[in-house]
Amino acid sequence: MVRRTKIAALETRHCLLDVAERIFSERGVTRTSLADIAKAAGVTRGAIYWHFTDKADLFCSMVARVTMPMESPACQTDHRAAADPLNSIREMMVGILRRTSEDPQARRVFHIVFHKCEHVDEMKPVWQRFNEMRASCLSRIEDGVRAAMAKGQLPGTLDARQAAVGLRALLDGLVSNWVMDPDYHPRENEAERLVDLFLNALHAHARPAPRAIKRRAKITA
Amino acid sequence: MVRRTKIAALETRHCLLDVAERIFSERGVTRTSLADIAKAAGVTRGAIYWHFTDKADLFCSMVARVTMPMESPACQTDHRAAADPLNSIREMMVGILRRTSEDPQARRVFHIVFHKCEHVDEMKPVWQRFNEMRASCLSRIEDGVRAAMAKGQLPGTLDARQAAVGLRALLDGLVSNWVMDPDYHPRENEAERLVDLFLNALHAHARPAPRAIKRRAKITA
DNA sequence: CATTTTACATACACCGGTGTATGTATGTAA
DNA sequence: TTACATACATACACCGGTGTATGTAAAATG
Repeated sequence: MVRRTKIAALETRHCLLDVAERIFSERGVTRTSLADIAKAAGVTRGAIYWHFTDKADLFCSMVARVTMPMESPACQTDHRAAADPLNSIREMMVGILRRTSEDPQARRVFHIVFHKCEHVDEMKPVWQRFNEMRASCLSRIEDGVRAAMAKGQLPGTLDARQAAVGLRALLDGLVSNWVMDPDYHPRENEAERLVDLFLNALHAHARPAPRAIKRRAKITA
Repeated sequence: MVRRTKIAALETRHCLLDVAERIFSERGVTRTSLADIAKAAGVTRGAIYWHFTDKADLFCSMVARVTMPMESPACQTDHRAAADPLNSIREMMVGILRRTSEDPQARRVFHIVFHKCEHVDEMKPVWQRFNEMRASCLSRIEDGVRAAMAKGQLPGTLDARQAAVGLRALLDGLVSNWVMDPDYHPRENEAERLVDLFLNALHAHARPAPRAIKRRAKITA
């Protein structure tokens, strides 16, 4: 019963992380105790405290197993170096969304990070990493947009920063929405179609609207 | 010291909600005890339990004070009835974003809802309301897009549902990002410019990309 | 003015969860 | 084979937080 070899110990560790992933996504992080996780994993809290210093460490380790949405290799590419910067951005965005819809483990962890935990200091390493990756992703998109403008793929009148902020917000929103319901799955090629829809939109920037649109009307905020 | 008239009691109640709003947004919901709130409000836990049944009730009451992003009157308008459906959508989106950037209380509560609490069953009334309002907002946008297509404001080849999903995700993402840092404030007219940027984008839908874009290239997900 | 009710304060009992200390059987190296 | 380290299980003490019961002075009511 208590014969644990090194590989068996690693198995236990992975099992604990798997179980934590499941229960965290179901009941939320703070509402699940270490006893819950241990019980579901078929061990005692002693095992958890052997592999992890505390609950926060367990949580961070669990998140560390998966690459975050904007952390994938596709996001690390420098769009400026690409022959087709616009398509480079497109593939990055589509890659993020496809993984968000297809990788079950990623879906669970994203679901936890977005909707089942609080962004508090205790898990600072996670949020720090999270924000750094989002910041770098933003600047990469901005660089890509600028490069696309330089190559004539996008109109020169575009505000690159503005466009990048919008595109990243679109990504954030879609990922957040798609992992809101664990059973939701986007339709075939929905990622591609959505990205194309809004990337094309940038082409029309500064183009006069087809019909007169009254700007600055009263806004009932 | 213990002379409380009816209006004074209401004051206490509001004060408790104000204090909860502040501390929740700073330390997160689960990490703040009712004792913390009572102490900061200059009362004891007894006062809290007089005005609210428990912590969940306090939380829900706090959220109930503010109208959520997609719950504002501007979001309740039927874009189909508008003479200019596209502009109607625009004003709705701009209204949401402007409030998100200008109303401090809304910013605090949105910050809590998005980043400082867990979407667990205990606060079900909040999330139910949250989801219903997001669903109705989505369908209203979709109706508006369809009406704009019918009036020739948008190309008839557009997938209205798809566009609505994207626009709502854009809103979700922007609101989430803007309330992430309590001290962040968007630039002047950033809301209008962002909305226009992506609403114009829809005009370009189905327009061929200016340069050949290789579709379906390998995606490093 | 007497009585009841309000709007809290105070006090208490309880418990879930945590952290740690200790026990122990097995693996592992010499 | 011994001896130590590993990988847990067990046991315990502690405490923060909660819920409730009770006290109480002022306010409201008639």
